Amino acid sequence: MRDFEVALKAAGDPTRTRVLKLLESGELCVCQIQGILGLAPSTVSKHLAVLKAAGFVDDRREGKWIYYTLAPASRNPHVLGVRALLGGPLDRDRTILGDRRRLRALLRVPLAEICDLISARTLARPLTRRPPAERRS
Amino acid sequence: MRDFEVALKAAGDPTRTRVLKLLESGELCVCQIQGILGLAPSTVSKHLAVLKAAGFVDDRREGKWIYYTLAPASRNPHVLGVRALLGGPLDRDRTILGDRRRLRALLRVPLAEICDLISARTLARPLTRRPPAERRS
DNA sequence: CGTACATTTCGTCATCGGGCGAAATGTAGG
DNA sequence: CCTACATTTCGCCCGATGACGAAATGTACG
Repeated sequence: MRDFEVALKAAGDPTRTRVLKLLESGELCVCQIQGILGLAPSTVSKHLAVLKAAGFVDDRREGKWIYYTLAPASRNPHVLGVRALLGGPLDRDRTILGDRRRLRALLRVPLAEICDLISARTLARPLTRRPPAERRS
Repeated sequence: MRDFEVALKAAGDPTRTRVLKLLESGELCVCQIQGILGLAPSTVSKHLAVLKAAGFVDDRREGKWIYYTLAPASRNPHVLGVRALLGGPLDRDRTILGDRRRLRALLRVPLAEICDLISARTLARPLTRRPPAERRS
């Protein structure tokens, strides 16, 4: 049951769902993912660690960059099934489509220049917030 | 994406996973579920409300009792897929098997007597705790 | 070596989520 | 009506989680 919980909680966070959908296009390095999500590098790293611990992704170091990819096989028996769920109505989701569009643009930029773009906040756009102004005071 | 998140978070909690697996045996009233989970009625009610809001279950009132059942159809397009995940390795899970065993015993008890049994804590056995934290008793 | 840079780890903060008990709600039966 | 009882709602506590920035790590390159 623990594996089931871990798999569903890993994929059930909207940010991590976006990452999994991004990785369907092939392996990406952290800074590319960060550029699309528009989050702090430490935050992105943590999400990737959660996905890795759950068995969704593998990482691979290449020089300064670390590439993440969807794990072709997982020791968590539930991961495969959860991955299958990602192929449904999610492919028509606005955020997912926007991420894919920005990914296409980003893939045209040489890797070495991406992090400069990130700091300029050119491509990053935050996830549409659910309660836009509902803050308690 | 919201529907996806809601569905995975609803099913990803171990207590709610147990409830979903219990309901595979057919509809159950709250006090029966409570008897198996060994949790406070308010807690059970809240979990059922989450499952209902996510589109996993329907409820039906009959006299004093409220019966919950797996929803034959859901407005949440992801629920069906998540439900399919419950049929995997989870059927060999110790907790799930124990729940089923206690359910069989419980189904032999007349509904009117169940709540007395509950208060006597005869059947209830808590989910094996991950950190055996100190609870007041 | 030392610098530059991508990534992770750590510490902190605010919010979320699950647990409970008490009170409210709703229904059957006297 | 009033009581009994199943269930839900509410308020609270506390541990888990996601966000960030700062510091640590690891790698390439001069």
